[in-house]
Amino acid sequence: MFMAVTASEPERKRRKIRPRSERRQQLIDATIRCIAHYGLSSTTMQTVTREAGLSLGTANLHFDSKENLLNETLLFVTNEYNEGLLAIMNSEGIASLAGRLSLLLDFQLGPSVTQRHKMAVWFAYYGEAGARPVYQKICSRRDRAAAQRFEALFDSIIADGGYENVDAKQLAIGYLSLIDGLWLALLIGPKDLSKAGARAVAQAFLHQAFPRHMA
Amino acid sequence: MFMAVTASEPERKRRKIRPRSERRQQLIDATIRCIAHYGLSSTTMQTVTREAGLSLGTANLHFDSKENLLNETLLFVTNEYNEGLLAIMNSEGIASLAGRLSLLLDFQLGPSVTQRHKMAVWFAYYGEAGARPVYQKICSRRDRAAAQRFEALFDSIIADGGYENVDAKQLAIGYLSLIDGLWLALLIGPKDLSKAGARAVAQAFLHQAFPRHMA
Amino acid sequence: MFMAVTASEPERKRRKIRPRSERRQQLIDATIRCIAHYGLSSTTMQTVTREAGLSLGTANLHFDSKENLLNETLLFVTNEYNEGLLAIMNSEGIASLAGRLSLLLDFQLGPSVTQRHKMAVWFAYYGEAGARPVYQKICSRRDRAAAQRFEALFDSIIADGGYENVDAKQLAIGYLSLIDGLWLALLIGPKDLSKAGARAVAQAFLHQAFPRHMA
Amino acid sequence: MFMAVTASEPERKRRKIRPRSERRQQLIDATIRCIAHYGLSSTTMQTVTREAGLSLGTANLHFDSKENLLNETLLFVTNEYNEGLLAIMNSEGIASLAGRLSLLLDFQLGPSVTQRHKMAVWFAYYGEAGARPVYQKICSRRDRAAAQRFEALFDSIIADGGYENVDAKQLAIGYLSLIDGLWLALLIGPKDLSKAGARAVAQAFLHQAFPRHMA
DNA sequence: AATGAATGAGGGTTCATTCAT
DNA sequence: CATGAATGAACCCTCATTCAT
Repeated sequence: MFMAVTASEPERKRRKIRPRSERRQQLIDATIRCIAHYGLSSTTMQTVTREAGLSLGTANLHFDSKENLLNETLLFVTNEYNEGLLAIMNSEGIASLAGRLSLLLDFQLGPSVTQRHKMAVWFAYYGEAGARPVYQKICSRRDRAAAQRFEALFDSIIADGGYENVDAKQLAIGYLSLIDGLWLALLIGPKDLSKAGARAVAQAFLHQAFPRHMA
Repeated sequence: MFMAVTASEPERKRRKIRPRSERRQQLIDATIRCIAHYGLSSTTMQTVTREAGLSLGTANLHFDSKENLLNETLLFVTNEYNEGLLAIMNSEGIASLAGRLSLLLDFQLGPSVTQRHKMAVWFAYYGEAGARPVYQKICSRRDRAAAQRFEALFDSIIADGGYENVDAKQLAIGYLSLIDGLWLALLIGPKDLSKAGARAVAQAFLHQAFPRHMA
Repeated sequence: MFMAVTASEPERKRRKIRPRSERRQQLIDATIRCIAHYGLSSTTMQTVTREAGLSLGTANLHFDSKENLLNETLLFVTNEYNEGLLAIMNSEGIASLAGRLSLLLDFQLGPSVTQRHKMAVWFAYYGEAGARPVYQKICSRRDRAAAQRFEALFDSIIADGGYENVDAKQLAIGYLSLIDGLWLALLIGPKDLSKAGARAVAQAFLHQAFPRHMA
Repeated sequence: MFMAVTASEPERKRRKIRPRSERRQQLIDATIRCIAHYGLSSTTMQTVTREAGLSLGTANLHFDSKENLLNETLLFVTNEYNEGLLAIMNSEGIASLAGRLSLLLDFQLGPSVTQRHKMAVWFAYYGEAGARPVYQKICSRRDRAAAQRFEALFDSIIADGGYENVDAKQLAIGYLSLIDGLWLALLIGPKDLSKAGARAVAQAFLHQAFPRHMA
């Protein structure tokens, strides 16, 4: 006779069969934690699968190779970030231009994005990007997308605020670079810069550019 | 025309003996090139020594371990950068405040520092810094030193220019983060940002802060 | 007559999966053969795994390190010997005191224990024991255990035979040292001493001490 | 002007030139200390030459290879022991048979021979002898020589004392094996057996055989 | 679908030996 | 004679991958 229950079992080390997408996410999450904890170079299939509570073979079953798993992990992190940005960018009906600017800053330097976890993963991939075209492509695509969106937003703000002598494109590059640099500062020297401090710096940057849209 | 024959000898591996410091530098240089080319995780003792034109054992003879070689390489790059900054910072007798500000920007975004080589190495180590305390310590020490020097310089400029409502410390953090972010942009998306473009962004940042000291 | 052809297949490395304990024993046995054949210092993981018909990684999979494999091998040999002694010591119901004495001698200088194999392993570890505390500890523990057991046995024999002026402890040390020395002689100069000769020497020693219990 | 003094110089790291034989002995002594301290398998040319206070190349200059150095070291230790035995054996004019017997025992279990140093070296070589014919040959030659001398001595004692039913050859083998075993006990389990205890055991052995020649 | 024992290429490191100095 | 920097084969070990279960 078979049992119906699954969870309350006395932990019988049984081979649970779960949908493909769930397993994939489970492994990607574990990969992120491993990269943050051990670094990219010390993240092994062993480490990842143990962290995920799965067996070694399962990772290869779902991702074919370590390379693929790492690529997918980067893509996931990238998409998550992009979608976060996009959601705010597209909230025209809900928030004003100034409101959206503020929300974006809150998002980019907020608790979710600035978890050590997340930032560590970014820079782990950046560090290898110089040598791995795949990473470079994914990262630069993300950067370009963000730059274009911010440029468009800044254009709207410039038009809205009647700012003069402001180059939206240059500003977008500057702002996004600043954000990257602040992430790095938060990651490398957390004692020298608080999250609030980082936020203040970015806010000051935007205030300089758009005094009537950013406090 | 053919050469004299001595060279066509059976190519017998000449064993040159060179001073310790020279060999060390040779290996550090090779390490930098390898990290830039293959990435930190694919930089092996094999790769490095071949790049340096030396044998495998030689690297361990002079650095004892790969770990040590990598640490020393990071230290070298760090020191080189710091000394470059310091040289300009200390040129009070030669250059005005505005002149020094300009020189620093030229240095930080100039051809020497922004070689792909160099930037790739920075970010390679940053990427592993989250997992390796040694890297983190070296990097954060460098960052802190730079921040303090810039803060002091900005203080002088503020006093000199009578700027008001400017926080030198915050500005230093912002400026250095911006530089880091621009390096990253140059490294990851070189097609989206020229060196001149990066320079313009940083210049605009400083101009906003100190209009009378930066064009 | 030729065989059926299945065997002449392109010899594709079959990967058999066996229980952990079996693999461990397989590797320990191979280690013993290697030490006997090549010496401890020339026994490499390569050698051992090839001898065992396994791949290199397998040894580390089951023993983590060479050091551990060597320790476990010593422990195995030690335990095997101890258990052999103990089995005879504890056969009170079956054999008389004199009978047990004889059986012990037969065991210690019998064909199983005096295989070149086994003796070579003993002395290989003894040779390194001076420099490796782990070996020394295991060996001295075994020696002490044996000495205590023999002392107790000799006490019984002394009581049984009414022997006077005999120090059981001293005799135990002497007897066991003699056995060690005979093993060494068998190992180093097998041409100068036959197994029967060694047996005669030990028998003479016991006869001197306990004439009424040993022929 | 050259100086005449050599020793009182301020340690000027100079290349002292010494006679060949002296250098050889210096290296052999260092080898013995290293084997005793680090074990045979961890004794490297590096270790030995540093211990000897010489440079790496010098060892190869005088011994051509490590193998040769080790062989010569074994030969030296062997000869030293043999000469010690021989000196006593040949002292017929000076000491009586009983006296010589006592002197031999004193020598074999005396402070010089039973230095941990010395014993460790013996067993280090014994341990590898099973796999290295050269060691085996040297060791077994020494053993055979000792056995023959003791047999001859015992013959004289038997004749002198009128002992009956004593097999000189068997006794020699037994005695020498006992000595080997006692060395091993002293080396491996020094806490379980004092030098005095070992001496007592050997003395008891000889007393049993030759009561009128050994107390 | 899931497991993990088994594999072996490739990593870092050691060390006997060579040879320019 | 003497030195020690340089070499590279061979060591131990890790780890992505495979595949019998």
